[in-house]
Amino acid sequence: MKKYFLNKMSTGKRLAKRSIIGMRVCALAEDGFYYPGRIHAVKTPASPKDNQNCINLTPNTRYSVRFDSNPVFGSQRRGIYEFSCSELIGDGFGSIIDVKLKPGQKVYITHNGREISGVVIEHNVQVDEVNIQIQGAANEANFELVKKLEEVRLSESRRSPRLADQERSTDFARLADMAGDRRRTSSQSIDVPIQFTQNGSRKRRTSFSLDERYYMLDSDEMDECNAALVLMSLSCSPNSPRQAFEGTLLGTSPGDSIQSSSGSSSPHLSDDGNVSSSSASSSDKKYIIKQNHKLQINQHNMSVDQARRNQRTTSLSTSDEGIVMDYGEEMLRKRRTKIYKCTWKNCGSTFATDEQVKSHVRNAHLGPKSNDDEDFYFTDLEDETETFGIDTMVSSPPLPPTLSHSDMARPPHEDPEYQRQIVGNIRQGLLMTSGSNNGQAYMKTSLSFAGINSVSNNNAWVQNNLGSPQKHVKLSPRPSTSYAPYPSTTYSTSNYPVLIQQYNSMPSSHGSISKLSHSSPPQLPPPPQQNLLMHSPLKSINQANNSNKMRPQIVSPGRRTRGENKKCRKVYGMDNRDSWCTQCKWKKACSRFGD
DNA sequence: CCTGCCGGGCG
DNA sequence: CGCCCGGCAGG
Repeated sequence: MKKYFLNKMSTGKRLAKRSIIGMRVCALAEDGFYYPGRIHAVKTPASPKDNQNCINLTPNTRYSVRFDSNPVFGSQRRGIYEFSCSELIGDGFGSIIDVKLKPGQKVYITHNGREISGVVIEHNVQVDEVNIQIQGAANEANFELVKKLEEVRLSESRRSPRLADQERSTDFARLADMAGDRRRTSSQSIDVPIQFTQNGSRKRRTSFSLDERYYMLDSDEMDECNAALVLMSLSCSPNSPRQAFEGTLLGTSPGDSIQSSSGSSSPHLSDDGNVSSSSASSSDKKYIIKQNHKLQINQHNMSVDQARRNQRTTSLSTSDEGIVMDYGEEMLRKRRTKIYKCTWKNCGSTFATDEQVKSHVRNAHLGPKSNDDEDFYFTDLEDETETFGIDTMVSSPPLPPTLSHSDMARPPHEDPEYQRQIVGNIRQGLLMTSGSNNGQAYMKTSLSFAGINSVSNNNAWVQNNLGSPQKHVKLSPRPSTSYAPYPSTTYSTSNYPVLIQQYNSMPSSHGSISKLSHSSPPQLPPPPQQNLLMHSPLKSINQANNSNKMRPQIVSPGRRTRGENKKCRKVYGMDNRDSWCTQCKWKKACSRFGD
């Protein structure tokens, strides 16, 4: 259940209806305290006129909640109780911000990086601060903390607070970094970017609310339900009862912008191509969510891939890198089988392929005349491999054992095989898309081909501006992936230079990627600029090849920002060139008045 | 335009 | 290496 379908997002079409069953929420018991539990069932009175949204949720919808504990709820059935959405606190429902906590309410907060529970002593509504009594450790006294209401949780975060904290200080960019790092342990990877992992300032700043969402998405509580809810909240009609949630979910606060700080601060690589440097429209947000999800998938793929090959001595270090990896591990245990389940009300038929389910939806529910997209009426259970980039990675046959040694023999940038691999991936991308456009193939590329991908499977659309698709279709039919025997063949194929150039013009120069993306297919948010290969050994090739048109447009981290200080030239003037620092004399970056 | 400086060439 | 310079990019 991992497909939070956003594929229609950009079209503005409505979303798939998705179950919210299983969501964690808190509900007010009759004793006046909130108790955590999960949504166990949803009951919506069948009154079509109320059903103005796609998700079959109306103001009258009742949510059965199964509580973790067994609070006293009057005469109702033990353990499961019904609430309306307004009575629930949780993602997509009410926010804790809206509630007044009674003294005695059990709450959870993060204190010194750990999650601790406490009991509300007083909730000062004026300043929205909560005095919380904390039970001291064994030999310590109890103490009291004052927390802002928004820092208070009504249920345990099921993750280690350390991770929670990490993630809160994280952003997608960083996530990409992490992924990138791991990616490097892959046998398909390149030693890319020192930069990739350095320089915090380069990270895209995320706002609080973005983090919130991110947190939510990454949480191991995140399931399809939550995701769906988020998504629904992002796109449901204004008439939807959900609109009440939009404030919390969409984060209408001014700080909500997802937009990257773009430009000077080097919007981040996030090699997955998902950082938009433009303003954050809601579609950007959706997109980011999607990317985030995909990141997870990709992590998963990495893990699977690696596990399958089981060839690297390099540790995957998946165990302690946060939710993403948790997810990956979890997924590792699963095998990838997909079942397509019809989500039409009261249907629930399952199918082995999406064609089947689509056909079922169309025939059994929608009818041939309907304009509705079948996509909205089914979900796939278990993992799903998306289409492009990931698949190409994961579905590659296992590497022969030799490669694992051989590709360690040289750094990837020196490794012709690696280069070829890139070529292959590019070619693959081209082959898959070529002919779809007039003379200009758009390549939806998983940046995995650069080994930098990590988050890969980004939906970065990279325009291949090197000519007609046919040109690429003609490429050698050689297997494109990395399992070609190592000492690689020669590069006598005439395509090679072309492709390399192409590659070089792509992800490595974020400038070009962004430039190109302006003319890329409209539905996708522009991919982020990528700082990826700035320190990569490929840089020189890159720049050599790109020295003219392909020059990055954004200040590359590899290139200093223009110094604002006085330089020798200014200070001493042309006449006293002798006094200049050598660097200045050489037209290099001034060493004397360096910035 | 001017200026900083990167990449690269030459010895 | 030291040195020089073409040329890009940003102002």
